[in-house]
Amino acid sequence: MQEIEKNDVQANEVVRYNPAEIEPRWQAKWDAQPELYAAEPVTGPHKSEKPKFYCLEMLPYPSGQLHMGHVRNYAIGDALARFMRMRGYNVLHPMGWDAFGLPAENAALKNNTPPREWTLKNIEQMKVQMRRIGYSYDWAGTEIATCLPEYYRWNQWFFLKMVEQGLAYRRSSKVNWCPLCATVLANEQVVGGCCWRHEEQIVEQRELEQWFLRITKYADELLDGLDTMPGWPEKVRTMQRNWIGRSEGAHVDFRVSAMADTPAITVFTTRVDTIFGATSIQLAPEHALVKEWVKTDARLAEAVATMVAEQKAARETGDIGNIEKHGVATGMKAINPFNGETLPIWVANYILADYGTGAIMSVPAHDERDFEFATKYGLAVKRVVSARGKEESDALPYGEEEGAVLVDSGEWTGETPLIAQEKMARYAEEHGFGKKTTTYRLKDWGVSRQRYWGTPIPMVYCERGHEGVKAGGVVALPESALPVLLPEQIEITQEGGSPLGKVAEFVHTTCPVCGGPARRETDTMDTFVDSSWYFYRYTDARNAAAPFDSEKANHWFPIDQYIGGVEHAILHLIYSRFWTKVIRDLGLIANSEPAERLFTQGMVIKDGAKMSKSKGNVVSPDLMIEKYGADATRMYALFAAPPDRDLEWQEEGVAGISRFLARVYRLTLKYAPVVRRLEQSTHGDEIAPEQFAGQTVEGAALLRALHQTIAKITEDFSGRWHFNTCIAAIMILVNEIYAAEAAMDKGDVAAATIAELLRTLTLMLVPFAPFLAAELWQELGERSDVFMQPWPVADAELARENEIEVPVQVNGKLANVIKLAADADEVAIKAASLADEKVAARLAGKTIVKHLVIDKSSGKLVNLVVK
RNA sequence: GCCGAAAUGGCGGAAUUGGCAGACGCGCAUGGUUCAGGUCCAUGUACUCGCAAGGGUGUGGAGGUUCGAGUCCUCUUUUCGGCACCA
Repeated sequence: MQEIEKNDVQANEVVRYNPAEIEPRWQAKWDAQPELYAAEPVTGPHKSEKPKFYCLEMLPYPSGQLHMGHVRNYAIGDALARFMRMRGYNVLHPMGWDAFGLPAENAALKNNTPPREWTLKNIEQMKVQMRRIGYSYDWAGTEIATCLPEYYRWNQWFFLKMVEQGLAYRRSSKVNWCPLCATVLANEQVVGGCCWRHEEQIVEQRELEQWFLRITKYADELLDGLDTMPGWPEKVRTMQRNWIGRSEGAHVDFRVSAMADTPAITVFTTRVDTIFGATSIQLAPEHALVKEWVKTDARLAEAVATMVAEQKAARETGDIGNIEKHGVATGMKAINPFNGETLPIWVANYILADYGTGAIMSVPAHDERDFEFATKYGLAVKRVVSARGKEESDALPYGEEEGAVLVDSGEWTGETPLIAQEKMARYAEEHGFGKKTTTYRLKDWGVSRQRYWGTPIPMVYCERGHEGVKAGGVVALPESALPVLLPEQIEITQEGGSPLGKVAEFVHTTCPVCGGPARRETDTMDTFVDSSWYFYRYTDARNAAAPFDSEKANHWFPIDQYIGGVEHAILHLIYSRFWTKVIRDLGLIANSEPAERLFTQGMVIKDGAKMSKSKGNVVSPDLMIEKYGADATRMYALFAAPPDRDLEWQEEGVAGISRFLARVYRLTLKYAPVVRRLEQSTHGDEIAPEQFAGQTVEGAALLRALHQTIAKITEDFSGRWHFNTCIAAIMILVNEIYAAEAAMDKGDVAAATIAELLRTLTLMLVPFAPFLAAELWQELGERSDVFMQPWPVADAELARENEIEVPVQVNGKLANVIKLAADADEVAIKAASLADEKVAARLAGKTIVKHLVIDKSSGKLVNLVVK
């Protein structure tokens, strides 16, 4: 690559900052060096001595168009990755493509382009965009596309492992069905009763045979682990806690009276201590017993059918919490095992079949819903918890009271509710009619999808059957049969049923056990399987023999910093935690959680709303880059708001950043000849400290400002990531240098100082504006790669102020600000504050009660309290 | 209903531990530079009274703690996000 040599510019010549010329030139240079951003090896004889830092941004879906949310997400990650590299870390900064999924099939239907072709073309397009922005990814070493067999074969491999471990299983179940996707959705993909991809589409319920992953096996660990993850936002942890929904309680069996052959009704309750207040049993309309009873009771059958329809409709519109409670008495009776009381059994529309046991004991005195229901149907209300014996004057249902104990509860009367819960659950267990139980809202992860563009599930159905497998039974393929390749030539339709089912040569195969005819599973895997473990693959992306090498993964994991949108708080972030625990138990990795720290960035909005095609407020990154340059675009994305907040895109702001970069460019080019001459005279060695000796006042002030800026930015990078204030600090520094321009031109600032200023300024720009930084580094006469330079270190001595400004308050209100020597002691400060004219004017005719001098590291302050 | 986050100029935002509220940028205004400008430079810009010097008010609202509160406490309003007959 040809180096660009420029002659010394005349001081008054106008040099224009032209990112359209600078950026493509550097991009071409960088693209020609595939190893540029590769991490050093972490195994073998040449293994890196540096501490590791795994910086990861969530991998994008290759829609073909990078949007501003991506630009921002990756600008945050890239700033961090570049900073950590300069701080001496061995940085893994990978990128890949979440490349399976429905849009490719929709595009195929629309344009008659095969999904694979469409996807790969989109990847190419987006990669061009990402390279244009100058993100420091190790493309050559890490890039993956989940739709390629080199990747998805490991999905299949993990699936087989899970089948072996009993973690993947097949069962018939009620599932969410999106008619527009023509496929099943996981619970996590249903948002407010609607499809996560089609926000207007109500999700239907269908009964289907599906593959499930037993995520519930890890429910407790997933929940408890949240308490050990301080590096994750509280918001995400709370959302996951709610999603898992652990609820401690008890199962209690109520026998159905006079029906010895009918199984007992098991209810789930979190308040077994209130069981003496139960006045009815309520069953979900779809409870197994109800299904029996409606066979012989037409009136009941009709009422139940209505309720089922109602629940279905309400669930689909997301109004399940608002439907009016009603129910129907079955005429049956159940016996409370604690006191032998006979309770009527009802069917009620507010009981959910898929939570708990689908049956409850109704305690109207202590539960709002039960109370509402009991009032409507005239069922008894019986108080069993009270602080003061029995006072019926309180508002119903009775709430929690300080010091409440059980009343009218047999041998448990007088116990506190918490202790009673323990004792009564134990009693039930000892007498064989119940036990302490934990229930979860989390359900097993349904991973079957009736779509084409996904990972084939590596299972077959043996048609004839063989020993241990009945005809049509399911058989796992051996590892040697992997990958099960997705056929390329296929007709895509949305008529329901898996498109793969129509590909005869795919479907028809032989049973790996008996060699007889077999049919392949034609459903594909949920694409969230792909993204559940991709970050492990990054550590060893070219491995053809295993999903990854454990030694490498163990070196890099956990991810030091994971960055992405909060919209994945439940979906991806819970699935990938689950996957981590599974492969830990398989012995592949040592860590139990994937990421040490998680950062959720805010959305990019425009005119107060999320950018979307339908709202017509989308700002194209390409257009921004064309007008203002990649540096200005990404830097604006970091400057306009702190990264965790929503960011309002204002084009004028991008123009402002562009102006700032132009100011830096002009400043550097103006003094670059001075710096280059100095370099030559010192043969490019480090500038010796003695060259700073005998600083002029102007030079010392500039160095002070410089080192204060270094300290500020370095600190911000280590914790809060308020890049907006980092960038503001650089702007302030540049403004100060410009303010000293006349002094510099007169020769009042040493050449070595100017060199130090400009070189350090350039280094500090690397995380935010890498193209400009590279250009300026070269202009300053440097030949090395600017982004591999060590990050500047703040010198506290140089940063120290020798004069300070001390605000003087009178009764807490600012009277004046006085200037004092930095080492002025309390006596001197007091004297100076009293000597000030403006302060004296405020004190006239008053008595001083207190004279406070506050001295903190952040500064000093005087407050005079007067009467 | 429950949980979480937030509210500061015309706008985005700053004030990290209670200590000069409004950094930095945008916008706007005035002046200058330029053949020209999505150029550049300078100055000003919270509100309010005042010609001015100078004063008063001010961080959604109401109280409180403190020498001192945008920051802490209590209550409250609004906005956004999540969960929601979860027994």
